[in-house]
Amino acid sequence: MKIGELARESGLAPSRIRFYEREGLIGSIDRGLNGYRQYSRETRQVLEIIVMAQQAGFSLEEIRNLLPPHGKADWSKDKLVASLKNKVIEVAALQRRLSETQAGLEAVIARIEATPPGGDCFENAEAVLADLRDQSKAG
Amino acid sequence: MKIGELARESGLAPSRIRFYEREGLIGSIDRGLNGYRQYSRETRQVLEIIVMAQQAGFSLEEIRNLLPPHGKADWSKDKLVASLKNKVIEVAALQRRLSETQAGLEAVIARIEATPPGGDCFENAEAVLADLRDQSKAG
DNA sequence: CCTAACCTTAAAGTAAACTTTAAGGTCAAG
DNA sequence: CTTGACCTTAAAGTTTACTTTAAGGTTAGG
Repeated sequence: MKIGELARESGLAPSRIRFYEREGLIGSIDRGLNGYRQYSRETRQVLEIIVMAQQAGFSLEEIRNLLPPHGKADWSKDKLVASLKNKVIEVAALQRRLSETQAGLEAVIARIEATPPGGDCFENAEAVLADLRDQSKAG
Repeated sequence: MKIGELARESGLAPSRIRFYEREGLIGSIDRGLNGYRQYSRETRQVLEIIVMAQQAGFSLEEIRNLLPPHGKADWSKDKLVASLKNKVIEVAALQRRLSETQAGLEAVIARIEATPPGGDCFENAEAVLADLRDQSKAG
């Protein structure tokens, strides 16, 4: 499989695949007599894992450390799982913060909708937000 | 509150806060007679939302479009509530995105942990990735 | 008054992750 | 045997998201 075909199948530009090779994310693979890269099916899966990891917030450097040493079938399973679990913990922490933000916003909306007309609603909102911040520190 | 204090409280560098102002993510705020920026408590909230959204994978451009228009002078109560409600919707979008990320990560972890020591990691990875692709298309 | 720690600006620099360009070699079809 | 779609490389360019630098003004403490 030449680079163009791999590019079409994976949805990545050939330049990007060559870039990943230069960066050591995928190994330097076999070349034909003409010097063309010849890819195996495995490479496509590696590319998909790279993209997935990127979408999960991993940098290329992190991904490089997480992928198996090139040519070896044995992938450091423990290392990979540990990294992924770490990421899950980070994402969960983010989720909690977002839930707090959302609860806060909904409380603010309720308070503002309950205020009588005529007041300075912006200062009101500021005060409500300040209260919420203090509350969340206390809670 | 001067920029240094806001920087310490938010954990962002002053240069980064000025950068966000230049980029229109936070409004140009009041200045003292000396020309120093004077921030209100609300700005810190906005900065936290920016950072959270970034961590969820939004670009600054996307974040700029999801934040309410700044310039508090013409914020009526209705507009304020509408903005806040809009923000709740966007936070929910962040939540969904995080949930997808987390589900993806957990699926991958489960699959990897279920692989027998000598098994072919790539065949398993392919199935997991196929599942994830279908999920993201459906979602 | 002096010093250090703030603040201001515009402009230049940086790092990550690619893409584009330039200059060329290879290959299948007509 | 030429045309066009591939492939190769090195190097330069791009975008995003900042930080650093340069050159200066302000403010609090000894």
